[in-house]
Amino acid sequence: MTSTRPPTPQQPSRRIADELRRQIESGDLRSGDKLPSERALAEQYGSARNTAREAIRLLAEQGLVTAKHGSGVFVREPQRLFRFGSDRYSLKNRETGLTPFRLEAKRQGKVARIDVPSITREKPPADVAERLKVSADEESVVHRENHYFADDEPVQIVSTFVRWDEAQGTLLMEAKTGKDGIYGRLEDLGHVMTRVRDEISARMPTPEEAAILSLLPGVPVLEVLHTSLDQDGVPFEVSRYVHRADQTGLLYELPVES
Amino acid sequence: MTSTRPPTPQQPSRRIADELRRQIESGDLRSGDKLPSERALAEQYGSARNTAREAIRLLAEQGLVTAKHGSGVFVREPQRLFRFGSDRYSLKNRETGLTPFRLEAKRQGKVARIDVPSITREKPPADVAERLKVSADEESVVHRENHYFADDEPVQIVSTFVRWDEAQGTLLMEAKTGKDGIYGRLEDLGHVMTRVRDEISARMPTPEEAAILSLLPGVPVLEVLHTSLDQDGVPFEVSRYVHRADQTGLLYELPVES
DNA sequence: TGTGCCAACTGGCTTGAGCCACTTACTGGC
DNA sequence: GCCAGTAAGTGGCTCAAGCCAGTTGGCACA
Repeated sequence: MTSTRPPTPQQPSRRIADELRRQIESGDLRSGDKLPSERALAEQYGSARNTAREAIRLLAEQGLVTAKHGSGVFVREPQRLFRFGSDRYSLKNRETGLTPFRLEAKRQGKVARIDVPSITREKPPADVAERLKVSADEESVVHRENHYFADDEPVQIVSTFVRWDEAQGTLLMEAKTGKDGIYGRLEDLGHVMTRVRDEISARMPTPEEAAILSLLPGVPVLEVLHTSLDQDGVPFEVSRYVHRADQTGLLYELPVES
Repeated sequence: MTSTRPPTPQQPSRRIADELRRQIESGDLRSGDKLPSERALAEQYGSARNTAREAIRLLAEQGLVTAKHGSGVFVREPQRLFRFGSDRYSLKNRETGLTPFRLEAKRQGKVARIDVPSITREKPPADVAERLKVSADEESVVHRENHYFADDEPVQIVSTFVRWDEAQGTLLMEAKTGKDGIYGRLEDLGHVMTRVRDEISARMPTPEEAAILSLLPGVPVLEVLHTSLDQDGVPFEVSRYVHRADQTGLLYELPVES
């Protein structure tokens, strides 16, 4: 069982990064501790400041440290995850009168805020059109954009799509959608959420997403493309969730189908 | 509705990156196309080679381009996702005699290979111990490490943990676990998989993971901490899946619980 | 016709220098 | 005692230059 363990990397930047990583993992450097300055590291390892800087970039990319301009580079606190359970779709949660996000926030003792930057009639993206079974060439959907905050920290961006022909003239076109949110209104239209399909992927954020979510460099996003199916198996709502991955996790608990 | 759109970034590296990104998104540069060389970009934009290089790094971090040493920088092909459905746990798949991974690979017309680098008795990590309800201070588990390949491309790393007191002396300690894999053997021990709990997160890979999965810079990993519960609600197996996010997605389809 | 070599090009990485913006702590004046 | 101003320290970013390593294609030679 020979494990591949390169003894000492030949590249100075890797060597510095590895040494710092070792100190972090061994506990010599603890969460919140300040690393030596770039200039100090460079001198200590006999290399240029740019090389020490590159080493820190490698660690930041890995999410181990975070730099604060003018102040220093610090070992990142392991983030507590804001967890979204599969039961967020559960009907019994309706009794609380809270939307899934507000419920989850309350569970974790945080204050939820939801911004609605835009509600517009649009041509749907191809993947949404396919799942909602509408035309991608017409303005066949209403796109509701939402930004979610917990304790004023941005947590997720959600784009919700419903059919224009159904949403037209209803509260689905308004920022305030009334009791039980959009799912309440969709139920009024005869769609009872019966099954859900969540397609999950991870990637690096676009610059826009990084800005909205205040993402530090090296933090990926979790993307969930969610489809709601009604009692007849008809898809009636598709949402794209973009979560910051350093603070968010997903939890799915489900029965094994025989 | 004033959208925050900085017209032209002040930093040269961002400016070059944004211009290239625009060309990629507009289709001027297509998948597989070669970008101008670092030296050419530098001259074209009147900046230093390092600055052009930084611009390319920004794009690579975002997963838009990939550099080939000695050859050039190319627009990355959008990867087709190797999708793992929640039905991978379904009992009916047993009839095929294939393990979930082999089944998924076959579905996508790929050849599956599974390496088993190690099977060892160990102290479990804290999160595994908590979910398997065993002591984290003793060598209470057997750790099976697996590397999965599809068409010889590394796809995922899996660490499976089962109780040592159950695995001792069984095929669970061997590379070849017999019919239906480890779930077959665990069923022999009286554990019928009845519910599963998948905890999903995303992060940047460790250097080891990047090496095993041949990950390009800027590609995150999807981590799934999976717990199998038997007919009595007893957790009998915990696995940590590490997927490369550029080629892997997860699919969960589930009924909404009333 | 083939083949092996080599030059030119590519990205990978480092150096050492400089300027800027932000943070912090100290210090002097009120 | 307070507060404004300042100097020193920090990371952010760029420049210009150089050497190395991998790739490619053409050219000379067999």
